[in-house]
Amino acid sequence: MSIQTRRERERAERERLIITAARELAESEGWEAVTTRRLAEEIEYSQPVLYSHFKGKDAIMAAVAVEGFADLAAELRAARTSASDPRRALADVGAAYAAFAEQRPALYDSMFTHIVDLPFATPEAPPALQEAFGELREAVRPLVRDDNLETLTETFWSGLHGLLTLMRNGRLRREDHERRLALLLSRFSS
Amino acid sequence: MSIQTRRERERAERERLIITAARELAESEGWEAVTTRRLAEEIEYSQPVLYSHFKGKDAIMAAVAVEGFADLAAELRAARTSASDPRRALADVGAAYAAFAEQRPALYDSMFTHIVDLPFATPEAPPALQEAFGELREAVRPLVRDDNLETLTETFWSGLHGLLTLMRNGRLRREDHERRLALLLSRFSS
DNA sequence: CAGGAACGCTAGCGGTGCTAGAGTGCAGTC
DNA sequence: GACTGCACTCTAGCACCGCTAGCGTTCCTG
Repeated sequence: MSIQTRRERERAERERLIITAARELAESEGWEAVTTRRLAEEIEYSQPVLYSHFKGKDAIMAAVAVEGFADLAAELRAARTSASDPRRALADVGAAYAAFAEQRPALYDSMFTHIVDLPFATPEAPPALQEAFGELREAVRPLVRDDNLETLTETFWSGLHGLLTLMRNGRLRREDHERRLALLLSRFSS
Repeated sequence: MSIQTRRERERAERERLIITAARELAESEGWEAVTTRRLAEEIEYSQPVLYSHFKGKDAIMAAVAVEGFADLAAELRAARTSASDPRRALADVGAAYAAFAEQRPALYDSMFTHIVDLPFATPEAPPALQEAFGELREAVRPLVRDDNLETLTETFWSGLHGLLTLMRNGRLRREDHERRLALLLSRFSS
């Protein structure tokens, strides 16, 4: 029994190792640098080992994305709860979201851009994911008397997402980012 | 002289053929199906021919994207100019933008998601691209007394872009699309 | 009609994600 | 304590990718 559990533990540790290596490699050199060969070398095992843990490269990316959601949720929560008033809270949450996307573009992509087979807008979505969206919702809630909080949050989130992805891919001038962000906030905190 | 021009004309035709084939293949089967081998087969030439016209696959995608901008500009213009009043015009333009993104997802991606080395938010941007953005701007113009039309248009555009990309990648429930779009419009036509 | 350049082809390079099957070492059994 | 069998990891290789060197043909030019 003890041997069995030790093996399972070691397996779990190696799985963490894979996810961490993939994440670090993606963040430092982009997802195009994360190849199965490179990843295998990084964890000091051969390629097929990856496939005993994950169905394929996409599944590894999905696992990294889930980690990302947990991080994002934590940062949004910190921003929201440390703000002095609700209006300020929404602004801070928006800024925190933007900072996350700017500082970890590869991680952000795995969460929101890449096609990854994770359940999203359903109850089966990973808890971390629901938590992150929940933080946005709670930041929006105090500022609207609208009865459709969910839709409003989704639309606000889309605005943030659009701003960041378009800017990062060179479609929007970087200099005006703050102005656009402020404008978005003003349109959603009435 | 005549032979020279005939050759140039034939070359130009073949270049159009490549772009068209790439576009059709992408729209019908997605960009991942557009490989240089497949594309070569489609145009009935060998692979290296592609490289005598374009620097690489990215350049072909960029050419397709430019075509897409022309199409989008035309559709936005039609929506804008046939509307009865400015408020309606913005709604129609938003709907036309959404329809474009929904019906030609691969084309849309080459224009707004893929990293493609085209100049965007500068005067050197391809005319079709500036025209498309211009249509958005003209739709927004009559509805705001704001002095910063450019920033406002960019932010509205980002909202649209965010809604569509998040929905298409499964991050937003499709059923609520109309409601989100209406909400976005209401927030930008005050 | 001969010479030469322009052009498109075949073949191949180094990479990708992924997998079959061989080989090794450890666990449990007598 | 030796043996057997299984779990596990590795090597090697598949089919594909974007891209290119260099050969062979074709067609224009003088």
